[in-house]
Amino acid sequence: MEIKTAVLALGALAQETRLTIFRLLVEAGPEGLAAGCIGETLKVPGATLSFHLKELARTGLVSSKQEKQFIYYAVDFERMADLMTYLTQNCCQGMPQECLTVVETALGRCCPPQSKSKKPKRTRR
Amino acid sequence: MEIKTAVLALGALAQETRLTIFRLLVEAGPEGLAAGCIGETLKVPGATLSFHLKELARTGLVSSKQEKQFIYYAVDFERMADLMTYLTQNCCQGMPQECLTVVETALGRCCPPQSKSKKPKRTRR
DNA sequence: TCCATATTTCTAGTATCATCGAAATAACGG
DNA sequence: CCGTTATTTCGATGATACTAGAAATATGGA
Repeated sequence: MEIKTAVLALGALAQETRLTIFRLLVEAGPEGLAAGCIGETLKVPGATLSFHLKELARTGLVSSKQEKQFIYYAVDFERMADLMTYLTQNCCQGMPQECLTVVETALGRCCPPQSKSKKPKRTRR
Repeated sequence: MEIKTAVLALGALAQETRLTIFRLLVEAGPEGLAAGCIGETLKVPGATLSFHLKELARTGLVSSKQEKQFIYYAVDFERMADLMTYLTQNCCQGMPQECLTVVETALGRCCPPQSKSKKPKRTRR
């Protein structure tokens, strides 16, 4: 990943409204959410929402897909992983023991402990 | 982690010079680097460097410690893990299978494959 | 004490960003 | 085709951020 790409992506997240949108989309998963749904949930005026969605999409961190009259926005989890990788790359001279093994720590907290059911039911879309 | 904290941290990283500094510090590990050393490596004017270091430190993502006439800056890896956690929390309705298990992906790429030597030698400080 | 070195604060010019009302565009259902 | 709903673009305003020279401060060594 190039540094300009990373800066762009981080900049997209470095804003309260956008970060809120992003987290909502992270929760929503690969299916994403329609713009209107996001605006309704977060109570953000249309124009403002559109501005931020465009900003998120511009970075590639979030993708958009038209479906009927709605536009669904979803996190691009692959890009997200790229970004995380970029941030931790070569940490501590390549010796995880040196740092707190940042990623491992985050991994342990990624998803709350749960009985792993194999095929979850969908709720949306 | 509170959203304001995350926005602050992400904002600190969302700038080319600062991100470069940050990555340098990530590589350097918990020992960190002296301000002057960073400036020399990156060829950033003192005033500019100071501005950005202060910005990084303000977020808590980077800590500073005076040692003799030098000031050492180092990544706070715990805070960094907190940030990563915040970004991935509750991904895909808590079912990692749904997304690409972002963090796991990143983990696989964190440090390059290597023969794990137990006690690496230090070079700096 | 005094100089050299490390780092920060001051300052000011320029650039970029966030917000949101109003108007424009697009796509559906009838 | 027309009204409705979803979403975007335009435009203006206020706020915040980046840069770097010059001056100030702090620390250590002679």
